[in-house]
Amino acid sequence: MGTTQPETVPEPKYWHLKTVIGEALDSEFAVGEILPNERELAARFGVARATLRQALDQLELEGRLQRRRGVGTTVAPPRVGVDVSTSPNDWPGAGGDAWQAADCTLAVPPAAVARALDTEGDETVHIVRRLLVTHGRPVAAELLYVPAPSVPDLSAIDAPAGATRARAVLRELRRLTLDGQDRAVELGSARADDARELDRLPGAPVLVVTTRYFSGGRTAAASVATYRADTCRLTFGDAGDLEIRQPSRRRAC
Amino acid sequence: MGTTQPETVPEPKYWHLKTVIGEALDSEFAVGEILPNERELAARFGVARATLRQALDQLELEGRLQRRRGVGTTVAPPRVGVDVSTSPNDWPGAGGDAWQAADCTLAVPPAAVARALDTEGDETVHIVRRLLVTHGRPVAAELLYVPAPSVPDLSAIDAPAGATRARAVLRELRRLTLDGQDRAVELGSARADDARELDRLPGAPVLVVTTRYFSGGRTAAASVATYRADTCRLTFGDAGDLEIRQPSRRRAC
DNA sequence: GAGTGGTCTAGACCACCCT
DNA sequence: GGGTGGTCTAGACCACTCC
Repeated sequence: MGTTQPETVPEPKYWHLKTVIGEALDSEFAVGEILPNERELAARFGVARATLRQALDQLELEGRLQRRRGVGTTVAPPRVGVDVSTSPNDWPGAGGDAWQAADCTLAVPPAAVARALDTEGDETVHIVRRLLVTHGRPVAAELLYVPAPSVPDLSAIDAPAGATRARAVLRELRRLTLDGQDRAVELGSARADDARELDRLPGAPVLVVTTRYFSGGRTAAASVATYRADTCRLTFGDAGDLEIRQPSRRRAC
Repeated sequence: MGTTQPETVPEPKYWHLKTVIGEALDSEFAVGEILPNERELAARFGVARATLRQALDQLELEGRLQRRRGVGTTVAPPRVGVDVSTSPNDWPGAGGDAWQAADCTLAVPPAAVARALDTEGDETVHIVRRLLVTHGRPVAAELLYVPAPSVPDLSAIDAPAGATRARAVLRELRRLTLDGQDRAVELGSARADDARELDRLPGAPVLVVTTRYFSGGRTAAASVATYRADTCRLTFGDAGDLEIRQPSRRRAC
């Protein structure tokens, strides 16, 4: 007798599981609904818990699940679009951006940042920490590196550190004319401090957006912003409603 | 006696391992160099192979390692910058873009794409498949969806399918005036077909760039491009040399 | 055939959240 | 205290590459 499937390469179990569960999410679950726990799901599908977790890991990476230790696994809402397109002549903190300045310190930046800033390796810069919160959830943490020469009149300013000083640095920065900017997006994993602020575990996947700000032929500032890759989608130019994903799902009740 | 560390939360082993190996990569290995195999590394660090793999998984996610089944684990070169910033009035395939048109079919698009195109659910569209190769390596695969009304004069064209027809669709598309475009970037995992073209395993992390092209008040086309997240970095506006990463490493000999 | 990374198992213990 | 997800182990077998 002939074989119906000539040369089958067996599909990994976790991959098949991911497909099955993914389809179930679309048809049988509403956003926010809680799934059976991992031990039960594993038993139900007849696999080891580690294998089931491999499937859930993927679904979480795709932003379709949300897992919280001690609580459970829930169906994630669609990713929220975060507009990262700036008019090429906007400094950070200009106009109505939703970032919250959190802190400001003076320190030597990592070597890679120093290189981007064209500063010497041991030169201290202002480091402004900001947080982006939308819909009540933290979605991004940013470090903005500002060499002292970019904000020459800062010395007389009020606060020595903290949010007040952070806002002062941003305000001083806006006095420069911005000639242009540069941007790159890549995948990374959350460092411990970012993870804490983003309410995730260290190592969680993040989208890292690095930006250089040019003024007067120099790199006047640079920023490294880490966005939660599970819950958000970076949009450029008003693509906030763009949503290419699985079939539309039922809303939470 | 007092405890020197008041309330220590033990750092996971794999996290510590990742740090240790990451530092070793910077100081003791050159790009392209092959690491000891996983069983030996696990033994050397006194952990189970699964734990070691968790650390390597992270380093691979960050683009610092490259693993190939049957071959071994090598130190990855720095991510290659791929410029995805388009002049707002450029159609895909215009001017000197490096994409290779591979194929063209006529099919009903996924529901989410149909929604983005404002077409009815059962309407067939041209689907152009393209591949982006830089430095001899495939870095991205794209599906471009073009509703038939966007390329009205296509019917008389030569080839019924294949690369020739793909180029014909792109050529016809360029006859429209492009009013603007939209863009979003998010994290995804490679589908089986994309994975094959990108020389990765299914489920590998990818950066998904979705673009809508507007013309004459309509969405004239939409594309979904998947970029290898391990090997590339999306750049906007000439940030090709921007590289915020770990300390610079030695080059391959 | 030997060696590599990829998948899978069946357990164990831990950190965290809720009640 | 009971339940959840997160970490870890010590194995096993498989798919792939290269010699």
